[in-house]
Amino acid sequence: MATPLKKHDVFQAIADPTRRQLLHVLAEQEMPITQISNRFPMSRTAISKHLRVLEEAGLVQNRRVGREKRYRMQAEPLLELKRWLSFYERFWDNKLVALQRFVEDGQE
Amino acid sequence: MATPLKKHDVFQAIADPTRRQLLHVLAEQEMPITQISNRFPMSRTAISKHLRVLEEAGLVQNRRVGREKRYRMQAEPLLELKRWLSFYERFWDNKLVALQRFVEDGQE
DNA sequence: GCAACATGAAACCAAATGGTTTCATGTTCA
DNA sequence: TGAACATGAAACCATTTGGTTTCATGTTGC
Repeated sequence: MATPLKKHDVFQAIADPTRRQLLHVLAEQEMPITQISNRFPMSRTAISKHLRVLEEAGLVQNRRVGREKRYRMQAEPLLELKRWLSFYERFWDNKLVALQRFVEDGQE
Repeated sequence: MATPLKKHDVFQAIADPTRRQLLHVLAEQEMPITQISNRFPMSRTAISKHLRVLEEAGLVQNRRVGREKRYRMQAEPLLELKRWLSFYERFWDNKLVALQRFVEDGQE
């Protein structure tokens, strides 16, 4: 059990604007897919595919309730994004970076 | 002057692992493309395309120095990501979310 | 001036992506 | 039981993506 080998990761999952909207909607409340797709200008099948991508990234879960399947957001995988971002925090609004560039620009 | 209509945004730009590596490399120091592509297992042309995507997203800048063009990271656009992420902070490690789910699960 | 170097641009390609439509399957409840 | 509903799966399609190779252009410095 070495590589996770998930087909889609968090970075890919949130790259698409429709999927970001989906995430936003499912953050507030769980919802069956038919109800979800009423809010989007595309077919239920298209939404279904987007949901699968989000699921593969761990950003969405579902549970069966009667004949419907309710989807909800799962926020934890976003922590990976947060961690990735934290590396770059020192690069914005940072005096050291300005200094570094000043030095580089003076090199020739 | 309505829509920015940039072909690539930050979310797309960081979706690709190669581009994330590029960003990481160019965060530490500026570098001409030939030197950059020596660090990657693909052609200089491929790197060139990735750099263009990063540039369109505003994540990379360049300046001419003699016959070479040195690339460097520009971190500011990542703030959009940070802002986007901040909306979801209340969803991880949050008692309220647990309560919400408890209520939902009890509904039938 | 010109060889060597650094880069850009174009044509091409396979695979992935984001949609569609159509059909199949399972569930509910009157 | 069977009609209506909720979903999933499959086939298909156009465009985008991520790579290649080949060729063109501009710059440097002996």
